[in-house]
Amino acid sequence: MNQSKAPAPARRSDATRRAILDAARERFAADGYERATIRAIAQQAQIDPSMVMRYYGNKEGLFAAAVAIDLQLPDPASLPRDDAGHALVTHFLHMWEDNDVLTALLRVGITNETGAERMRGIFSDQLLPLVERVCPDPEQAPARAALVSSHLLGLALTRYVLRFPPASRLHPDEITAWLAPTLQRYLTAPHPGR
Amino acid sequence: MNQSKAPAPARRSDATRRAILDAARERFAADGYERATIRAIAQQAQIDPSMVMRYYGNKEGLFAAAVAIDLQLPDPASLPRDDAGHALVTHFLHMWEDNDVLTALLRVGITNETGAERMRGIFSDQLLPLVERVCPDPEQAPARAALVSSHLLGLALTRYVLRFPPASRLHPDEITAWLAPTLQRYLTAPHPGR
DNA sequence: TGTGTAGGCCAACAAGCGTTGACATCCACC
DNA sequence: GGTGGATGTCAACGCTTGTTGGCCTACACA
Repeated sequence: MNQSKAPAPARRSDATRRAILDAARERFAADGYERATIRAIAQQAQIDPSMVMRYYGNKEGLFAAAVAIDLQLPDPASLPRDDAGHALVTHFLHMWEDNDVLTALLRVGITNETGAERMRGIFSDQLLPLVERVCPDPEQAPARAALVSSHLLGLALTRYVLRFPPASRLHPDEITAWLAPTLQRYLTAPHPGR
Repeated sequence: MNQSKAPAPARRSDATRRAILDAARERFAADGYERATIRAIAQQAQIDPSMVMRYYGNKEGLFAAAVAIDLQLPDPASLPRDDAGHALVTHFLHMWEDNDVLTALLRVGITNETGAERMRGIFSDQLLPLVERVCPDPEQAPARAALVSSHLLGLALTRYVLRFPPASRLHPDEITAWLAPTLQRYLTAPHPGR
């Protein structure tokens, strides 16, 4: 964001800051907000707990800094309307397999109101606009987006958090084959009525 | 379970025990495992924290006693195969609106490994058998049940825990109209292939 | 009526938590 | 070469947590 405007201060402590954020993401993802302790994060980053406080103020500040999520959703304009469901599923699967920030936010969003608020923000700032562009009647967009997010978050929940064995074992291709038509229907099919 | 066999000891403390369990369910549902403190539960039940320990040993024992879930799924035999999707959605919606034990378990299942194990047990002991009866090829039952549970738990997550406004606002009838065909497809439609 | 036991409360413990402030150490700049 | 701010360490704080043991009370049974 400030890479072109500000010439990057390049502090000497950047490595430490990054180590803290990396450790924080990992602990938050594995343990959730409450059980992820500052002490454990500091130990994993091989620094003193007080450094965390110096650089991020408090635990909430650390969480805010560690969990910044950009879903990198595709541009709705370049998205073929009939292919939106398929594109969404594969995109989410890739994002989720790659990094554990999403799992961290999911875990924290459930125990911590700040985390829940963050997830609501991501929903309305990133997913909703895309759905508004794709779906037929913009007025129905919120409901349709809610259905889509329900299914995708539920998949992440059973697969990466609760680890239902059948959900964890499913091959990404098979998930895509099942979910793509569903999401496509939620996005573009006519309202089924009452 | 022991109402007909054992003649019910009828201890004088039964009222207290029940007050503790009621309070525990409520606190676990609202706060999750870590933030639901024994002290808060005891205060809500208007007894001393030490009573909780006496009757349930420790916090894990209390949780185990408080969160016993019977989904009360319909008998697969009496379930018209073409109506299974619709029946499942309405059943889950009713269960979830009625009592907060399900929300409690969902919250706890995410932060606590004991809770997650409990949810896996419910999945395989209660949902899976039903799906095995309904779906065409029993070998596909685990995957199909995983898809169903993903969607239903995702709905509960966005509606009751994260409280995405559009998900919370959706009328049960509308949810049913959207989800019933999806679940029906997951249960009985031919495998979409890779 | 006396007594044993279950029910209940109170105070305290050890441990872990987030957080703080004082003190060393290092590097950049005048 | 000396100085000042950034970087890092250490010890401790106040608080909350789960958990424990001692003590009082009241009821059931003899």
